[in-house]
Amino acid sequence: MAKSPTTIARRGSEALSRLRPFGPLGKGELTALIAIAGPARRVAKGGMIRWAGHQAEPLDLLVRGWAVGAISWSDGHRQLVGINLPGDLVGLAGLAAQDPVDEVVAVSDAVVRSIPLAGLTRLFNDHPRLAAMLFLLALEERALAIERLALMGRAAAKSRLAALFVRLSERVAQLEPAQRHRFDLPLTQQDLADLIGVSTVYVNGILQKMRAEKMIRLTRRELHILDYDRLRDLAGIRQWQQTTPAWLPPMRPASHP
Amino acid sequence: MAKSPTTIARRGSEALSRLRPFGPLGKGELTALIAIAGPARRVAKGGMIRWAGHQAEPLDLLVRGWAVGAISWSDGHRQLVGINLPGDLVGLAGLAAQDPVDEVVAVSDAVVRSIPLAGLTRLFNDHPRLAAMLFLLALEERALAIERLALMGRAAAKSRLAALFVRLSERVAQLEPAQRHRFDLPLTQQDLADLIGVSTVYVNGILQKMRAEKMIRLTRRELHILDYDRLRDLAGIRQWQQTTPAWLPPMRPASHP
DNA sequence: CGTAGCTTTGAGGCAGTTCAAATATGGTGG
DNA sequence: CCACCATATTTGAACTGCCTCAAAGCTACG
Repeated sequence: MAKSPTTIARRGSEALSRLRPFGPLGKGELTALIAIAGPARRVAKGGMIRWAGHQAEPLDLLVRGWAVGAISWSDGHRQLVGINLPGDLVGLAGLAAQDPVDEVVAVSDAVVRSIPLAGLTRLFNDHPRLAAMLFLLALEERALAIERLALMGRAAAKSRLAALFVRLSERVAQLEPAQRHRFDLPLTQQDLADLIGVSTVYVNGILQKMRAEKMIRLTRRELHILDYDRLRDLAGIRQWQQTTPAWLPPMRPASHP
Repeated sequence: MAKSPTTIARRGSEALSRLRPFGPLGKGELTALIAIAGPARRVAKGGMIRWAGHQAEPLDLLVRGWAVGAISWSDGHRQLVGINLPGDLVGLAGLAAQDPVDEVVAVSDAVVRSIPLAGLTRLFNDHPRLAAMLFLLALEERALAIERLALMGRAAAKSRLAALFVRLSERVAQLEPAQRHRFDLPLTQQDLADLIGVSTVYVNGILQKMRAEKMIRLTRRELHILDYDRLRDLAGIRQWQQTTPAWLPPMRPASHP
């Protein structure tokens, strides 16, 4: 399968899906971003992208496929702490803490490109605007984690599942606006259960009810959101509003060849 | 009460308690950090530092006192999503998302200094090393939130409370190493309950058991950790290992007067 | 020294669990 | 294209951690 030019262009845009919403990127910045990432690496479905103890490469950019961040418990349980789609940086936790808190597993066939730390140094030195965007990205991830935390503590399992679907739908729409209400969901009920912190058996019951209430349709790994507003009300969350901050440093002309 | 020179020096160091562990700060950087913060503002115990909708000043540095980040539910419940001690930046969530996810309430008399956004722009432009440290700070907060999330989903309430005490103890030790196992805890049982996502009644029961098992002593807002190792085992977490990353940009000489 | 906010205790109830087993589904080799 | 196997989904039933409601001691502060 030869890659058409449009495919390549789209794939490039996928890799920037998390940064772009914060503001436009200059030509020098785009060049710098492309230069920073290492060669592509394939990871098969079910394969590990990052281990809990070991860290081969310090940071990875997910280029294609879906992955989940997991924290494994000693009693065999695990909690999934996040879902990664193309454009997400994987392994961020390892930058700030000695042993990375979570491991990352591909839930579909995936492609990642590693990002060497020297690249980060250069980026902070030469591209303050990109640096600020990375900072914002980290803050956004923190805010999303905090939202999940609050849901976990205070909301019923059904609401948590609804919130998961809503946020996922928004994230998918960043990549493919047309797929806002209908998209492939490469997650098993076990995965969903581990994401919202309940048992598989219980998740199944919730899904049955949601189907019976005509909120969603979920068959063969395809999620169809039938009543988006009702789902969001059930979740008790608002649309995620990303800012385009006014304080970002201005673009710089390309400094290094 | 006149402030002695040592008091002032110590207070300055408190304000940097979150940044310093990532690496040494140059003179120019210290100057820039001091210059960036606005005048001090007092907030009485119980007072709001940040509101959920409204945002007077975009960012605050907590200089003295404790605060908690809260997400209020429509049914009157609330989930506390974090504890802030001197040196913490308050209102980070508002930078990345339109309406800040959480509100922040002082749980003791507190002092904050606001940080104007223009200061952030200058910081990212002129001090890449500080910028990288801010990025790391955001990542560390994200990792801690993720850890709480995992505990919330998979650990029993007793473990969650133990984990809370352990992480608090580590944070307090950053400010006052001597107080690692014994410190003032200006939180009510209601606060503790909202932090770990259970009812007040249940938290009370857990505390009773912990006292009976001689793990802790908690009277009149003073926490005394009697058996640190057992508490950490119960929590099922390891000591928090902060990195001193190798990739930080080098210090720069002071650029602006 | 009164009063508002905290802490403690008891009893009944429900959301979500575990265990177990039947039924789909999808991928693989022949 | 089919048979087979592993993996995912679905269903039932007994059990428990944590909740709500309610009321009685505390503590601190004006």
